[in-house]
Amino acid sequence: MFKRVDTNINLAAVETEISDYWDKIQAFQTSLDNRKDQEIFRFYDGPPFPTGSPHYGNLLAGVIKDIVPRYWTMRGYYVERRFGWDVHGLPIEMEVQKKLNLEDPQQIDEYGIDKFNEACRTQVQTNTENWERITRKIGRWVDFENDYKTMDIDFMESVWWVFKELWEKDLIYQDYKVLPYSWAASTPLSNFEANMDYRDVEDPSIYFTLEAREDYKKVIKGDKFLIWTTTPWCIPGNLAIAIGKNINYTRIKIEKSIYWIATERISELSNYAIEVIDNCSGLELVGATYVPAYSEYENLFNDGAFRLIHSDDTNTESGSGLVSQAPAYGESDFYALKNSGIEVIADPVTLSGKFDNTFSELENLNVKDADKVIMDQLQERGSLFSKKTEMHSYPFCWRTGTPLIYKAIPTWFVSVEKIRDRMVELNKSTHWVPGFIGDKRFSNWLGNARDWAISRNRYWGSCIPVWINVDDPSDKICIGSVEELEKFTNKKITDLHRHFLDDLEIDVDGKSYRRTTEVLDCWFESGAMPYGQQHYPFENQDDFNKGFPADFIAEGLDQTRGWFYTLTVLAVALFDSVAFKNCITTGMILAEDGRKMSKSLKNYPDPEELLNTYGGDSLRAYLINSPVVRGEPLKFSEEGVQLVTRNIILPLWNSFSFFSTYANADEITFKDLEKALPVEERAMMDRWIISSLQSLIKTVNEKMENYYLYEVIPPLMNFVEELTNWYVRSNRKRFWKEKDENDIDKINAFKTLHEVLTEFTKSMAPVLPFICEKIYQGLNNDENGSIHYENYPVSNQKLIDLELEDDIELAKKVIKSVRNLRVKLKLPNKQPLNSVKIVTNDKNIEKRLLNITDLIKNEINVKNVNFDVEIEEWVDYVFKPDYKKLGPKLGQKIGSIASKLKNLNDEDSKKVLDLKEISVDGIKLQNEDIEIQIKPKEDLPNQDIVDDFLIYLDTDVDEDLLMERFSREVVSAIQQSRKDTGLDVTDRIQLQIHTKDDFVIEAIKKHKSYIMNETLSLNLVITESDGKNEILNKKIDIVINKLTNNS
RNA sequence: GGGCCUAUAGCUCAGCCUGGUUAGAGCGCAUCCCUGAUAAGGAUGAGGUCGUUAGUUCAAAUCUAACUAGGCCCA
Repeated sequence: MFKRVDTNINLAAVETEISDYWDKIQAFQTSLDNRKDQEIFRFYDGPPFPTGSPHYGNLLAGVIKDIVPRYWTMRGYYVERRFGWDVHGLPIEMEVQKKLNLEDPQQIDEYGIDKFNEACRTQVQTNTENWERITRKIGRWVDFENDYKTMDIDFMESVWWVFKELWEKDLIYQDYKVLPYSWAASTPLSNFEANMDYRDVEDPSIYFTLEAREDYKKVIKGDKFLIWTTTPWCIPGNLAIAIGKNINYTRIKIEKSIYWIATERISELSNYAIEVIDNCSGLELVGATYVPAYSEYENLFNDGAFRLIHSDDTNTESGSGLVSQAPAYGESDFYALKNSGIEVIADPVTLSGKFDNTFSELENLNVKDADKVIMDQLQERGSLFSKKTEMHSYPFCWRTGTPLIYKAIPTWFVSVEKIRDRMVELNKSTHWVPGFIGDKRFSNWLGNARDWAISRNRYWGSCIPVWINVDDPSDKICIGSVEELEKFTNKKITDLHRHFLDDLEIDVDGKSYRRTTEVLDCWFESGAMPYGQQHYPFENQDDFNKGFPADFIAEGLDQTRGWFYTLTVLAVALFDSVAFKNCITTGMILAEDGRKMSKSLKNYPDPEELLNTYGGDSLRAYLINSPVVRGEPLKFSEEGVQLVTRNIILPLWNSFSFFSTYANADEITFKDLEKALPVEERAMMDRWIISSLQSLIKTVNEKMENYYLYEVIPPLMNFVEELTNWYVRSNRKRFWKEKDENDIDKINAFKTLHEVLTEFTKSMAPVLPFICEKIYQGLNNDENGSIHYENYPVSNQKLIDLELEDDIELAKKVIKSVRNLRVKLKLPNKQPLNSVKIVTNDKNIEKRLLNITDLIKNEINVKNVNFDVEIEEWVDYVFKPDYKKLGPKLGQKIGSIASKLKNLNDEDSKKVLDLKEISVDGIKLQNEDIEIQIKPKEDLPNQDIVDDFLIYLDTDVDEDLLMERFSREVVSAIQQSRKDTGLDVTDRIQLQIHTKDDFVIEAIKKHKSYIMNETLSLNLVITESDGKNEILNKKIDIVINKLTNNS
């Protein structure tokens, strides 16, 4: 017996119930255990930061990372799913700093790195609860117990192994990098942080001059190079002047001095009397030398400093076309000098943003305070040309509120440029969804990759495992494992965080080595995740080898520069391999207004509340059917989630609850279902829905195998529509037929619906795991079973009957057309009609329609479907060239041919139809070059064209038909009244009808058994008294009484 | 400034790869119908310079180029 389920369903409550059931039977673990010995399908989980609650982007990634592994598990693979946490790095440190009220690194040092790091460790653990709860609500099966965290010693040791591999391949080096720097916090910041607080401020804007050191081409010793800057404090660190080699410069005279300025910028000097003396291209100036404003770095002249160099970044949009270059304080300055072959750097500013003792006049001055002093000094020396102030947008430290500066910081790099071409090459073998991400965006990014800065001057992270000789910085030792470190130090190592390593010195041959203080950027760890999560190569070598590269990963578009990149760099560097074979990239999720989701704006619904309302399945289906799975942005709308619920989940549930209601009412058992005939011998609609399902399964497998998730939902949705609106609706009567001896057709119908629901929910299970499980439980007796242990359906070609599918499509067209006519004619479907005539001389169409006349008759309530072959009496022909065939042949002539064809006389029309060819303008046209359409001869309201045939609806309604209509109206009224009085579908009733109308009495007598059958009336009494109510303008009252005994 | 993506109905999006003469769907709106599985369903209608311009072609929403606007990433 099948349990009867409630038609109304509270999705969120059912999902909770299912989750609990899964817990009870340990469904996830069992689904894994079942596949333990099968082939491995390797999935990598991109680790999120455990800060705050997961947002929709995380949920989306979670959904995709659930659907694909569920699918492949059902396909018979072993798919381990370990959750990953990216727990190191700034976001966590920031949270902890806030909590402990520590403003900057100095305060952290004072507080103690050990206490700080341990606070970070604790913080990480408190944050993960939200994630587990919400992950459960979206139905994602992922292993939280056996998760990996980037702070685990095993993970960190693998990171060291990775680092050392790179070290030995000579892919690691140290250099300076110019970074946003907060002197108040004495720390470099990430670009992201630097962008957090831009303010409009007033800064000095000055022109100053530097004098030519000696004659050089058109430059004469003592000429003044006119330079513009808004950061006077950088002038002491100036080591070069940048110009543009393609920019023109002019040598001018103002009063007694000679200046050089970009020709285009002379307008800047409109207040002066100018005498133009000479000009030349920037190229000719490159190499000229000058005398620095301050003499303290004079010795660097011999190393190449104080020369005019070219920089691509020089422009003539502002300033003078000559730019002061201080390589320690500007990234572009740094690279401009490097590109000119000048390897010097001068940085007189300390980590706290004050001048050191290099310049006695500036010592201990904060850089911003030094601006004024420096300008005064330039003034005294006569090298300040002009001075004003200017408003501009300038970055501030988001924590301390002090201005940021840019400053060269010693940094560790990976030589990505060395393996760049190989990365591009190998990436071609990865299957990207959507394709353009891989071919274009990611490929371009790889092709332009720059060396990768991997060190951070922070605390909570994997340490850079390099120990440096205290007396000789060029002598370094790289450590690649715990064991190695233990050997060098003779100490037991239990943890690899800074506070465990900072004091560990290594002594070799009387030389002492101390660890470089930086930690690794957490992105480096994310890229090392394939090795870290398995503690490779220290453990699990076999397992690792079987599953590398990963079969599948998925993340958002933003990860092209992030995780996708770091995975690729490290895999190519270590193994000359890609890290993943298939990658789904999702677009960004925006708020409904098209802006970014913002907590402060509250422009999006809270994820958890939304899940509580609509359930995880709804959110899953909504996300997976949206543009985000094609890498495009999605404007998230709660209404969209609701729509998916209404269009997929509820109809699916309804078709199941229909099954359960009537199977239960009819006491159908599994045994009964076994009596069903083989599919080939079942009713046409049974064969049709099964064929459609098999076709669907074929498509879905093709799409899923190629990770085209966005092409999966539309056909699935379409099938739900076929199932509920065509199969169930048009076959309802077969299900609620009274029990009798010969009810094999009913059993067939139940069996078909049972089979279809079973197979369909299986194919839908990866996408909608909850509702499919719920339905599966209702369709099966399997205690402790789960739909997710099943094998994924494979299409059975034998059951696919494409001709039948086409025939039903044809029937649908006819039915729609007649419904349309009925609407226009105001002949409701309840009114039976005698016939519909199909006018066609195409034997094939006739044959096809003959197969489906019963369906058509039932759906549109007509007694007969007739055929008329005399099509010419009904229609005229319209001829059009087949543009696709004739276009290339005829070229421009096609226009005139088209108009000639339009106006063919009857004789010529006949020629086309009979002879299959005709000459127009001397051009012979074959019948197949011409599209023949038909249009009705007469404009009648009860006829319509479908494809190549005409439909004519007989609209005559005689008294018999009207009585039949009346009986249907009566049934409808009784049903409504049953519903209103709250009767169950299976309740039997006693029916009384009060009327004096002869028509009514006759109609009811005539259709008595129909009325009683439809309404489960066990007896019918007609009382001849005036009714107060009306049906079709006839006075009639209906009284129903529930009979206590159901049978 | 660079790379990539997007632009089609009031809204959300198909169609574009592979050019073919009536550009589709859903939501919303209006009118109507059906219903004892359905918090439903169906039909009809109004609603489109297919972002702009130029080009290729017999033919362009579709291919090409430029431009405009928006997004993501980078500088």
